[in-house]
Formats: sequence, structure tokens, C-alpha cells
Amino acid sequence: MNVQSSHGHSHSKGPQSLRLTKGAKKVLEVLERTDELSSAQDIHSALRNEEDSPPGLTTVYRSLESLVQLGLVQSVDFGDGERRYEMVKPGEHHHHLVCEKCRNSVHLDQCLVQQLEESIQAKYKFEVRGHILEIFGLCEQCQQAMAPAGKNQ
Amino acid sequence: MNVQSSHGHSHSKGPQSLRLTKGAKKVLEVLERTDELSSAQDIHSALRNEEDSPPGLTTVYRSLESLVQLGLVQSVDFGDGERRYEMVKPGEHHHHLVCEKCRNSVHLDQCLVQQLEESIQAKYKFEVRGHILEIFGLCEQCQQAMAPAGKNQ
DNA sequence: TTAGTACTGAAAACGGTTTTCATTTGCCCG
DNA sequence: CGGGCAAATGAAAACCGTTTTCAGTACTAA
Repeated sequence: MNVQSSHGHSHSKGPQSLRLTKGAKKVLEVLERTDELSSAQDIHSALRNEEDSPPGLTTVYRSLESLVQLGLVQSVDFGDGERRYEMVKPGEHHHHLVCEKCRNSVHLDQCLVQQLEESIQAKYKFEVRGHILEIFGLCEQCQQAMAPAGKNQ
Repeated sequence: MNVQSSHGHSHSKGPQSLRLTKGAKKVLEVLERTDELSSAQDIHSALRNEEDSPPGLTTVYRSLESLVQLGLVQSVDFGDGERRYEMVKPGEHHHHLVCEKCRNSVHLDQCLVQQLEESIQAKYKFEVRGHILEIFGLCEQCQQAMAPAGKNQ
């Protein structure tokens, strides 16, 4: 994976080249210091609060697209119509346990699907290239908080 | 799970009650005879081609919501911004292998996550209540079709 | 400096989904 | 046999995250 700085010449015709533009660097900085998953809007607001001339929403989206393609960021879809993003080690990815009450999430330390690829390949003759896996439920604290009276959520 | 016919009196305040309305029955009929996953639009067009006074798109969406809540239908999100639906045995669910080229999909015959719930519970003290899992790649035919020259898609 | 290309931002377009609201439907009950 | 009501319905508008358009800017190479 060859990450260069912006403005070299490339002949790719995509929306933008796969280089770290100024905007993309700022976006990456935000993600670097965030543990939780961030939406494009989250990132945009974060930048608005700290930059004198923050990148616009459009640039944030475009930067995220590049960063995802570079393998520095993964996008996560919880099926709620809003994509979230987070940093990953280049080329890696992981999944989450997402608490339905407090909305916090923890990374799973291993990819459960990867282990299954071989058997899926064998059984279905299907070449696995990607997957979505997110798990929802209640984290420890929220379980306790709900235990006394079965209300809320 | 108590599925009744429409127009009984209920005191739920949701968008609509959890009964099989006329529209919902038509929607269910479409899903009943479809193997592939269908979007709301798919279902709507299917009905337009065969009903004299087909339910509108709005009703299709509302029906799907009820059917999902009744456990008769599951909604599937591939992260491409369009939800698909399919019939399931009440209370059950399953996942798919989706071919990225021909877009066909096959059901997995068992839920891979269910088997993991116990260990997730033990390791993370997390109470699993739901999950998203979809696997993308190439089906057998499309692998072969792409083998000769590595073009396409 | 100049030319060329990538980057950027504002606004508009997009597309699936949801909401609004006025109308219709069908059951209950007198 | 209606009248009354709550639920269901449809058309149109609103929503909302995301993408596209397009004109202006910034950077790099030469």
C-alpha cells in the first residue's frame, strides 16, 4: 500500500486520486483521536469546532472515500441509514458489539467471518470477498441498569 | 405470536397495528412466491402488474413494517442504501451469500452468529439481541466466467 | 510565470424512506 | 339499518444522508 502526499500526478479518473489531500489529512486526524465510530457529519462538526477554515461536508465525504480505498479507514453500516467510519490498521477490519441502549460499541478482537471463509468456500463454492457483520444488544452496564424494573428502550 | 385479521380494535399507537391488513396480505403474497430478496419498489411494481387496484408505495412500506414486526418477514440491509425483504419462518432469520457480479444470493442454512452468542456473552458480558451478517463475493458460475480474462466488475 | 490538473465548496440533485393529511373502509353498537 | 370511529390508504410533500455539478482555487511541474 503506497500512500503518498497530495498533488502528484496520477491518471486515475475516479472522483479523486488516492492520495492524502489536505482535507483527508484533517479527517484522518479526527478519526485518529476518536475511539467511537464517527459519521461524516460528526467529523464535519468536529472540524468546524477547531479549524479556522474547515473542509466542507462534500470534502469530508470525498476524503472518507479515499481513506477507505487506501485501507486506512473502514466504513461501517449498522443498517440505520447512516454510515460510520473509524481508523483501522491498513488492510484490516473488525466488527463491533453495539449497545442498543447507550450506543457505545466495542471492537471484536478477531474477525469471525474470516475463520468461516474456508468452509463456506468448500461447501458453497463461493469466493468470499467481503462481508458485513455487526452485533447488537446490551452492554454490561446497560443490562444492570435495566435489571431492576424492565422498562426503558 | 398472534396474527389476526385486520380491523379488530386495538389500542396500539404505532404507525399501524400488528394485524394483517389487506395491503399486507398482498405484499406477503408477492414475497411468498419470490425466492430472491425484494425491495419495496420491487414489490410495488410486482403488484402493479397484477392487481387492478394495487396498494401504493406507502402502503407497501407500512405493510413491510408490520410483517417484519410480526416475524413473518425479515429485512436485509446490504449497505447499498436499499433494504430488501424476504419471508422467513416466524421468528427465524438467516443470512446470505450475495454474488457481487450476478447479484444472486443463496441462504445460509444456519445462523453463524447464534453459535457465537454464548462465547460473546461470556467474554464480553454482552447480551446479544440482534445482528447483521451478509457475505459478498462471487458465486461458482461467476468465478468461472471471470477466470479466462480477469476483466469485468 | 504559466499551464495544467487536482482539490474544494456551495448548491442542487438524488433516491429510498417517512410523514402528513385528507379520504375511504369496514367493524361495532345502538 | 345506519351512525360513529378507529384503522387503513394514497398522493404529495418532507426528510436526510449522500452524490453530483460546476465554477473557482491551489498546487506542482516545467
